[in-house]
Amino acid sequence: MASHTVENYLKALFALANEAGEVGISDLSDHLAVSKPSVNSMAKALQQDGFLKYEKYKPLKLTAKGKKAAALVVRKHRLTEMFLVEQMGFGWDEVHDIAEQVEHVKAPAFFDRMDELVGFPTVDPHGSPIPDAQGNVLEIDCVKLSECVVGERVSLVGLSQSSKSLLAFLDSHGIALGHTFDIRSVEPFDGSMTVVHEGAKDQSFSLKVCERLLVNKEA
Amino acid sequence: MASHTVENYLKALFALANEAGEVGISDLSDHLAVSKPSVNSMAKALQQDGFLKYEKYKPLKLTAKGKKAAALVVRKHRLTEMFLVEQMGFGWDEVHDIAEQVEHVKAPAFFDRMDELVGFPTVDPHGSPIPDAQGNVLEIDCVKLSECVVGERVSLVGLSQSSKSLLAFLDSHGIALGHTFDIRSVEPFDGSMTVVHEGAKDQSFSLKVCERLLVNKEA
DNA sequence: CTACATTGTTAGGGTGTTCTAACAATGGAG
DNA sequence: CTCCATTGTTAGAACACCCTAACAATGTAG
Repeated sequence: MASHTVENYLKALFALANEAGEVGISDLSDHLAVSKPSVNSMAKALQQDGFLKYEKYKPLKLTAKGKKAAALVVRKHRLTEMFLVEQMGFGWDEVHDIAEQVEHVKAPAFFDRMDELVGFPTVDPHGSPIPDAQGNVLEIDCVKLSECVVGERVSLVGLSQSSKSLLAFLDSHGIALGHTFDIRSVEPFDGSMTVVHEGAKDQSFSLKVCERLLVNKEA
Repeated sequence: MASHTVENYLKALFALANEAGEVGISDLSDHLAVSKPSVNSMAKALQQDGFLKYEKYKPLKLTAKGKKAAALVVRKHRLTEMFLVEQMGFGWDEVHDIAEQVEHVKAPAFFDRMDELVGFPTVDPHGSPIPDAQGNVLEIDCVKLSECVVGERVSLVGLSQSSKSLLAFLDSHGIALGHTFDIRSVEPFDGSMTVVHEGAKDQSFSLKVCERLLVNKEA
């Protein structure tokens, strides 16, 4: 079994991978708050264990084995978040830090039981997909709110890079997953948007917010 | 916060402490499956951090700080066991290994919520007391079944050194915490006992079993 | 194409935790 | 009191993970 540290590297690799599945040493260094030489030597170790492909001066690329291992860590994280919200009554803004710890528990039965108790969910409390037990990740069909145009009606299906402060912002505005928005206007100057939230109140969001909201265009 | 490893040393120290609160290096070495030199150097480190008192060739002794830290780890372990049984439907024979992992999670809110959800229990699923949030441990008033005599009626309140095989034995004989036993006879040759279980069926237990069952004499 | 900023690598070292081999102290049996 | 088994200690090394300082490669702007 992979160590706590290795699991964190895999998770970061998974999160940072672009379409090509490539990640730079510096990206990992920033994301994990670890020096570049540390990442460099860990990269060699991970390659040794078959988790990734590494060539000098080339970006890192997870192997199939690495992708699966990473997805399974993400699975543990997201199942935990779901369990914390659904069974333990935590708020969606409280669960990330706890799950960050719990995800390293080595006890498959523990996570299997969570999965069962929350009804085999496919997404976590922030709308991110939960990889299945084989490490397959379901693609979610969505776009950023910032890419939508006036007149469209969309529903919130997820968040990109959800942070505590983003979640607090959404909470304070009464926004939750599944809510609908009618796009009323887009400000050309700063990209901010005015929308009708749940067919009721008007709200205005900055571009920064709109870039973090993942939505589904309604038929 | 103490590392995973340090928490395990503290827990072992706590479990092995006799009335005098003293533990030998070899005891720890056996209990943790770690070499004596390793224990020796860890002992120095733990003393450095104020968790215990250590003098060359003398037994180890937890300080007040050490006792409290140890009790809080035990608290996390036993709360977890309780939660696993009460809220997640695990059997009392399955929870130890999982709790062994979960106890190292650094997230006070997680354990506080468990505590709440299982109704602030004072003992775990095996009858062992759960230290409170300040690290105080409630003494449980009980004796070994092996120390009881013919004619007494006792009820099972806990186990000493519960192991998977002991729990399996108890399960297979339909025995659970709270059950009553009337002591019918004690075999002088091997110390085995014949009892009436729950006022119904006769059962015979070896001395080894009787030494592991902690009971309360009924009025 | 050169110059520079960015990115990546090497070398060397530190901490935490573990080990084995060898040796020293302790305490109980005769 | 001596001997021996047990128990504890020292020395020396390993592994995983982290760091800083210094240097090398890369790729982009001019």
